[in-house]
Amino acid sequence: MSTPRVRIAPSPTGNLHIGTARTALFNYLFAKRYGGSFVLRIEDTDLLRSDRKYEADIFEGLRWLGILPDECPEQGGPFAPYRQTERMADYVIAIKKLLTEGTAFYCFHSEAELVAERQQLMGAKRPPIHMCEFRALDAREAEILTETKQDYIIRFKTPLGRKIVFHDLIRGELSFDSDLLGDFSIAKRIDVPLYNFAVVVDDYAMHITHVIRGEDHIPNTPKQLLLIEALSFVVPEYAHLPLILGPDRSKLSKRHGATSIIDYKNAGYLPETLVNFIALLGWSPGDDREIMSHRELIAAFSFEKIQKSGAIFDVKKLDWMNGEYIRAKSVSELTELVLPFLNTHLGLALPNSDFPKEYIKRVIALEQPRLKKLAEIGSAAEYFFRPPVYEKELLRWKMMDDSAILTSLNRSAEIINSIAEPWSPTDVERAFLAAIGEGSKGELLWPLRAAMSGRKISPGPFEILTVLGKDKSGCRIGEAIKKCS
RNA sequence: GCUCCCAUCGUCCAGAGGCCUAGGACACAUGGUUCUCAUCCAUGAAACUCGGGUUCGAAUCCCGAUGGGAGCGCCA
Repeated sequence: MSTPRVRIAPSPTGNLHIGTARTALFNYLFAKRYGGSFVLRIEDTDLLRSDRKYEADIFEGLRWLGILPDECPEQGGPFAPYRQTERMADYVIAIKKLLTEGTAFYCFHSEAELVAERQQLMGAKRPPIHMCEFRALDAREAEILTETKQDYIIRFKTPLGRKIVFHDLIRGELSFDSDLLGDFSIAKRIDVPLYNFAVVVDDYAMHITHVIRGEDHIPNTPKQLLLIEALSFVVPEYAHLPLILGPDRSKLSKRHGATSIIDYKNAGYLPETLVNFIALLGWSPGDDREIMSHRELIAAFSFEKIQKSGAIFDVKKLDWMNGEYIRAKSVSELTELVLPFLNTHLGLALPNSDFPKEYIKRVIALEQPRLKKLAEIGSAAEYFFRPPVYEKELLRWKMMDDSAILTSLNRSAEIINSIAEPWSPTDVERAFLAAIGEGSKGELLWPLRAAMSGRKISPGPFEILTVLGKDKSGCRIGEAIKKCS
């Protein structure tokens, strides 16, 4: 195979959401697998809705995921420009060619007429397509009419009785009847191209070899094939990916999480998680591997392994996988990643003189096996940075009465005082275990841990004690004793 | 309504005619470790949509039904 050139062509009318990100990833994996080029092209001919802020979001999302394009508006490339609005000359040439060759024509029906026609056809159980009588109009006459009538559009003169067949890399042979396509629109004006026409021109101009896109584009393909033929362009290979579905099995929409990829970043997901998880949505390496690096994904990628049916985005599994990636990080790495979230939650600028980097790292090491999302660190670790606030009842283990709790806490205070500094977790554990002997661990340990953390759920008391140190631990026991007295 | 696509545990995937008593992962349940939780370990429950063919043999091939999805713009 010659080196492939693939592209994603999002319109900057919305954020980079999961669906687009998955399409981008598969294009990226395929390009990297065969040493090809991954192009980002911006489809911004819809001037009213396109917005540069969305273009920036798309680019930022790709950067964060680590699947940056080789060619794009930001970086340029050998087939610039990469924005449709900057390629107008090409469209004009192509439209003029179709018009003079008689494969395109001017249509003077009003929008209202078209709507009425569609309704009537559907009512009559006929396919709702527009077979336009203006297709027969003499080209010169039509040209003159455009000067007087403002309301016109340029359509493709769809050939009748044609069977359009193409091979899809994922689905095999797909076939369509040209009679069911209608005379579809290709431009509003000679210099205002519409989607199906513009992509064909763009893909040819950029030497795109493989069009890898969502399954929702299958019905567009026969139209594009007809245009490619009329313009004598080269036909690319096609691969239509299954859709990513929401929990209700419908196409992922704003309603269920078609939110920006950046939202996942803000929620504390790791980019490795997203890439790995999205890759496994509709694809597998063919064996039981699940946790896979960028490199492994690239090496294992192939179209034959892509599923044909849609896949539901399961957040529970995403959370599990994120936990796996979090646990695989070194404590230093994780600390850097988690620091912004911690600071946002606490309103502090850590590390500082009270809480140096070393202290924070010890906290993170304790929380690491418990974290599913980085953003959880704030509430999970708050008690390491300020005294906990809790109800007295939290100190009660099973059926202990107040005096028993008091005895237990005083006992802990004594033990804490008796341990020589500097503390190590094993020293602390040994001291407590020796003191407990054959007695109940819970009676001593539960009130202790509650006093330290102020939480029902937390890491073990010995670890917390060691991180907090003798002074802070002593203070917290003192506070707990006050509550019970 | 018309066209097209799809169909294995609740979810994501494995399965390319005999290796299937259908495998893995998430989630779920139970047990072990444990003061609590998480991690970790073990165990369990859980699926080939249905009906016809083809074949000695079908989850796998063919046809049909059913179900789900997508598209049908002067959006992309």
